[in-house]
Amino acid sequence: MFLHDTMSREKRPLLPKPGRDVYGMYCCGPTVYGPAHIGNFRTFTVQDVLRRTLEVAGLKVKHVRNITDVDDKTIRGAQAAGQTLSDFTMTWTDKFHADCTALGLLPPHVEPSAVVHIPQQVAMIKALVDRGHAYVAKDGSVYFKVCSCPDYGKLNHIDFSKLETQSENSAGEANDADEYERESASDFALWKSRKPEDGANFWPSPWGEGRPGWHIECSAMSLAHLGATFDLHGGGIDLCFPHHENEIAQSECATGVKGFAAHWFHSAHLMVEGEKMSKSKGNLYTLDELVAKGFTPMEVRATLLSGHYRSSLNFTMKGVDDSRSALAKLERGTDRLLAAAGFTRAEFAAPSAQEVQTSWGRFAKAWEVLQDDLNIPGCLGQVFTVLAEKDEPSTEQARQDVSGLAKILFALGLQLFAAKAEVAIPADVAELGARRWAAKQSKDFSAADQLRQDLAAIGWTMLDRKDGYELKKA
RNA sequence: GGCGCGGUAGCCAAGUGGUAAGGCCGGGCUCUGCAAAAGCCCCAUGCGUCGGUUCAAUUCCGACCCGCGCCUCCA
Repeated sequence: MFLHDTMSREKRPLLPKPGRDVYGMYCCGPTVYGPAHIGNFRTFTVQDVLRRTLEVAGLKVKHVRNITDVDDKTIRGAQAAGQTLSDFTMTWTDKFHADCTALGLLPPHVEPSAVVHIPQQVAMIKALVDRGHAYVAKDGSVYFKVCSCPDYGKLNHIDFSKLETQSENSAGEANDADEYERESASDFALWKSRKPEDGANFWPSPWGEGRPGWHIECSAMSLAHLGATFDLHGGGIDLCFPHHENEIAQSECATGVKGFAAHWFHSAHLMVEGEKMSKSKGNLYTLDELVAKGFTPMEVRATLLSGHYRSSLNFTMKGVDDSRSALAKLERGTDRLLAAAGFTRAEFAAPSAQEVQTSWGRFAKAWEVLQDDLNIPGCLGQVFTVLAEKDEPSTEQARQDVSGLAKILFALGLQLFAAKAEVAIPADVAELGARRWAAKQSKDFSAADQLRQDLAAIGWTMLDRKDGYELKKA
């Protein structure tokens, strides 16, 4: 498996660190102050495919994705809802998990909570202060001293030694009033001293009561669960700076060990109907909103995977429609292949089949493409190409193909043949359908046509089969 | 200003120094009382523009035009 690495800007192989048999990946998780939107889920879905692909490739993976449950937004949200911070974040954590399940995301092996890891964060900040990489401001806040870290900026290829202050950039008017005690504009908060507006949300520390800064949370949790160095760190591209840059600086300076994450994996953002997602535009779709529009979570997943992870993806309702059609085609092609192999859908879905079978059949190319920088669109193109091949495969060939296809669909997390929600058929519709079928059987076609029109008038269509019919909502 | 990404058919989207995967839509055919469904076939002499390198460029190099992202605790 090869994957583009943000720091080296090269495609590099993914292998566990020498001497280890587990591939450790840390992904920045959600801030649980409301429902996650599809942009968040693009990132998590792409990470899920990476993890699945590595597992199908035979690697043992340890996937860590945190829950950010203490920061400005969660505290404000809890206060607005009149709830304790933990009750509030629990509600949204549960909702996040429900959405993840619906989208077919495998649960991470470890899902650490930032609040639970505050002692580890305090310990890390203390190490930074002791080593001269951080300083305590008058109010008890602690800041990371960027100039003490000579290679700060290496992830983003920015040379900070030449910059006088960060605030000289065009966006640099963001000097928060509560950060005026920083020695340099580039320095960032590790510990924020207790403020009245924090309410009951403060913790003890050697510098007084307060709460951790956002960046230190991920450094402490990755250290706790993956060690001072690990294999891969992922997140949305917006986190590349400053969040990930800060994580590197904090972790490497606190532990004294260079090489925090061996590989950096960033996914591009989502646009919605051609526009950047934003609250003011009202296009921050949640999964629930898309389901309410009649789309299934699997259709949403397929849409989120319809572009390469390093390109921004324009999410449109037409796109989800297209994905629905494509998934249906994928199901039909899979059905044909199963028939050629003499398998049932149930056998295809069984996980044991994936473990036992090792062949890729005609899908070897699709698998190869997927392993080249997680090229999901290219992989799916290959899958469709094979499914469209004209020559009927032999039973043996088809069985090998099924094995390969099952593994690829598992890697992509595309679950086919999900039970369709049964649409209740109203009694009057059922009666019209029965009458039309009877009329057709007795070859009274004019009556049958009239009844078809009657059904259409109330929003239903009737699909004739050989031995019966099907009523569908238009 | 700094760092970075991208412009491929009506829409979406892979890809390659040797002549353009795939999906959607559309058109045709088969099947069909009708209508669908399904299957098959067709659908970019062309890959933002202009130069350059090359036997050969959409693919490499340069310039330009256009769109986008980060530089603000946004995945």
